[in-house]
Amino acid sequence: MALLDLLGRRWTMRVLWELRGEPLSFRGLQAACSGMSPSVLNQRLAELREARLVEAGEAGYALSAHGRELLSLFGPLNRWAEDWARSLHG
Amino acid sequence: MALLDLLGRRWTMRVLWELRGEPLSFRGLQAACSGMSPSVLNQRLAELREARLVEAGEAGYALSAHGRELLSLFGPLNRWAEDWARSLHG
DNA sequence: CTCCGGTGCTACGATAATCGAAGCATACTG
DNA sequence: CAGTATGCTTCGATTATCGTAGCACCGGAG
Repeated sequence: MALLDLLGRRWTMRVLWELRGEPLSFRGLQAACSGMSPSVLNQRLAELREARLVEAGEAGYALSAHGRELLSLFGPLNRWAEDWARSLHG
Repeated sequence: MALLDLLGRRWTMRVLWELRGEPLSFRGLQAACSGMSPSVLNQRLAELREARLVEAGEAGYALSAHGRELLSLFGPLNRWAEDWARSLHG
C-alpha cells in the first residue's frame, strides 16, 4: 500500500481530518493542528496536493473529490476509535 | 482522534498491515517491513500492545480482537487506495 | 503615497525520531 | 560443545520535525 507511506507521516491524517468541514487557510490549518510547524505543514500540503487529495482554491485549502472519498472511509474508523478509546481506559 | 496520534507514526500502520495474515516473529515482522530498525519496531510493538491492538502469543506477534476490527476497516481503504494509485499515474 | 493587518510560505538553529549495524542473552538442536 | 534461532538493546549517524523569526505580497484605511 503506497497510501500507507503517505499517511504514515506525522500530521498527514490530521491535516485531512481538519479539512473535513470547510476549507481552511494555511494559517487556519496550522492553528487547527494546534501549532504544527509551518515548514512541515507546507511539506504535507505539497505531498497531499501531488497526491491529488487536497487542492488550493479561492477559500483556502480543501479536499479534492478523491480526498473526500478517502475521508469518507475515515468515518467508520472514527466511530470505531471512540469505542476503542472508551474500552481502553474505561 | 487519539487514534490518529498512534497511527500517525512511521511504520505503525504498516506493522498492523503486515500482521493481517498469520502471526509473525519479531524478525519476520522486521523483514516484512523491509528492514525497519529493530529499535523502532520494538517501540511500535510496545505502543501497539499497550493499545491492545497487538498481542504476543506462542506463534509470534498477532492482532488482537480489537486489532482485527481495526484492520477490517482498512479493507475498504485498501481497495480505494488501489483505484487511487491507478488514477494517479495511470 | 504610507501604514497596517492579513495572506502563503521560507530560513535556520535546536530538538526529537529514525536508521543501521552490531551485539547481548536466552533457548533449542544436533 | 557448536550452530541457529529467538526477542531485544545499545549507540553513533542520519533524517524529520519543531519553533521562532522573517520575507514577499496583497487589499484597505488613512
